Amino acid sequence: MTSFLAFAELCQKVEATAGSLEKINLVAAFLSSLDEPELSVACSYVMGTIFPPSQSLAMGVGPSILYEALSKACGCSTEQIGEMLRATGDPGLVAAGVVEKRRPIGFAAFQESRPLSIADVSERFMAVARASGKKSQDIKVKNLQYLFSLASPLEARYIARLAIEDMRIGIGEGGMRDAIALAFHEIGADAERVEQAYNLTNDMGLVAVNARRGTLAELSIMIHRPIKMMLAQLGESIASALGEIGTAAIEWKYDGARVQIHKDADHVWIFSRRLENVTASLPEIVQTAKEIRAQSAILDGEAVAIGKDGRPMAFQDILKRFRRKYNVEKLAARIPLRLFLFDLIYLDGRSVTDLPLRERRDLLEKIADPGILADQVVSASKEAAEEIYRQALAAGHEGIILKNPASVYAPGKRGKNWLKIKPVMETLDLVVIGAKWGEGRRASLLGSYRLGCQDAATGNLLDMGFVATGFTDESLAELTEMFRELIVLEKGMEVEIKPAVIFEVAYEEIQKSPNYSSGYALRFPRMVAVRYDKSLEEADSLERVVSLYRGQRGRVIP
DNA sequence: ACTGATGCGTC
DNA sequence: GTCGGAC
DNA sequence: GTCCGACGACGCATCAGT
Repeated sequence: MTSFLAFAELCQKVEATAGSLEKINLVAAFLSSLDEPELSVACSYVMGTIFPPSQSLAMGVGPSILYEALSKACGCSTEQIGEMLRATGDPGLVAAGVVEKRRPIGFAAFQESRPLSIADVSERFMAVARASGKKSQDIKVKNLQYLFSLASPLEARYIARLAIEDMRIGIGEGGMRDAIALAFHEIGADAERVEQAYNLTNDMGLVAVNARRGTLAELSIMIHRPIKMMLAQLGESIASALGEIGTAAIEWKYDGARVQIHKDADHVWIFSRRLENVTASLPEIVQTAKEIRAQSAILDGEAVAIGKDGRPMAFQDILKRFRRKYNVEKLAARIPLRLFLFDLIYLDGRSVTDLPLRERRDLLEKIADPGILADQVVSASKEAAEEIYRQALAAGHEGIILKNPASVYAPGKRGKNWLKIKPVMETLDLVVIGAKWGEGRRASLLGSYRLGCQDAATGNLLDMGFVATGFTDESLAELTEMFRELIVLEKGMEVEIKPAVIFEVAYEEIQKSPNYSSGYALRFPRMVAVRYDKSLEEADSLERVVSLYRGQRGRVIP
């Protein structure tokens, strides 16, 4: 029985260690000391996940419920917590600080009991996740409160971070893979095998237990158990991608949502990018999948909303379909999804991931009608690729993907066997009108900036969202100092800023927004330059935003 | 019965 | 999704 | 090249509060 304190001490050491190898050594040594149930839990926890996707459980705890639990456990106000958060930029340190000053209330009687074990914490988290229905938030809060009232400051630090599934100690899937391989290498585990097992199960705890038992090889592809999807890397240009791949399989990059379809006779399951079961939301895809001419199969593709005009609908419309539980058929009629299959993972009892793409494609074409296949052209010609690219964009999609026809299906891998090409979008010059204090690495820095455009009619600035990427650490520090002088108002973690500075912001697409006063927002905004040379009046106007919105992606909106 | 906040998934 | 930083 | 963290908009479900 391992104490939770031991786990917390490990996390502290790992967090304080800079080098990744050293981090992995620490984790590996810890894993070796655990019994089986603890091992399973600890592997997930170190990475900051509480439940593997297959369990279909979620904590349902975010900052709000966490801080409520902390304040109740320790008898401090939410204002105090807000102050600490602004100062530290770290929910974990807030929890530690609050617990340090804890006034024993409520569960004081438990103070006498034994120290928390990993299993204790895991049990409480289970209770938190299971709570649903009326008063469920109270139940979540009470369970967390119980943990905080028994925890030392160090334990509280990691209980808090775990509760919101955000560990930030520098170990992710890659680090844990290496740690498991190192811990159990004598039983035959190596990074390659561990990674493979993880990509097939998506459950690091399960992988670790099997690594220790020496049964990693038993974790294999099975119908009804989703596997990680192969991902595309961003290519520089069509020419460079062709230079990399040579003769490439060229496909449109659809603006939709990824789906992994499992079919077993008449049974169909559909899994999303994060391997959530989304079958119930996508009846027409289920229907389509039933027509696949195979006894059993796992297929990979994209679900795209196609409007009456044959053009893709806004991505926002696709979001209305995913995760929907009610009025599914009604929305399906209004926002019909089409399936474009581009890969085959499993066929009639056998994994085909080891076959080259061109053979998988051949098999796919045998079992699926052309109407549900993504078009594919195999070519080494730059002109041909450029033509397909133009067509994809003109059709309203994102760009193209160039794939190596000789490559295997590598679950979970983002590599140069699949290269995506997207256009460089235009930029907008927008006024910084607010900001938010950051967390973690961005603690005590302004880490996110609210942007506004000019409304020529009224002379007002209308906001259109935030930008938080494209900054170097250095530029962020400078900007924070500069904006500090311009702060007009502070409210929680948000700050209002006197309009004076212009950011040039790149984006993928302009979206209609129900959340911002301009009525528009940017998809994937990133800061590309601070335009010290521009004055407020030279910032872009709403009129320009609207006209860009109407003309984008070959779309003409009347 | 309705609204707003919150969490969590898609990109 | 994007991006920067560390290794 | 790879991994990790610090962040973006949006829409649905759920729950608390009215």
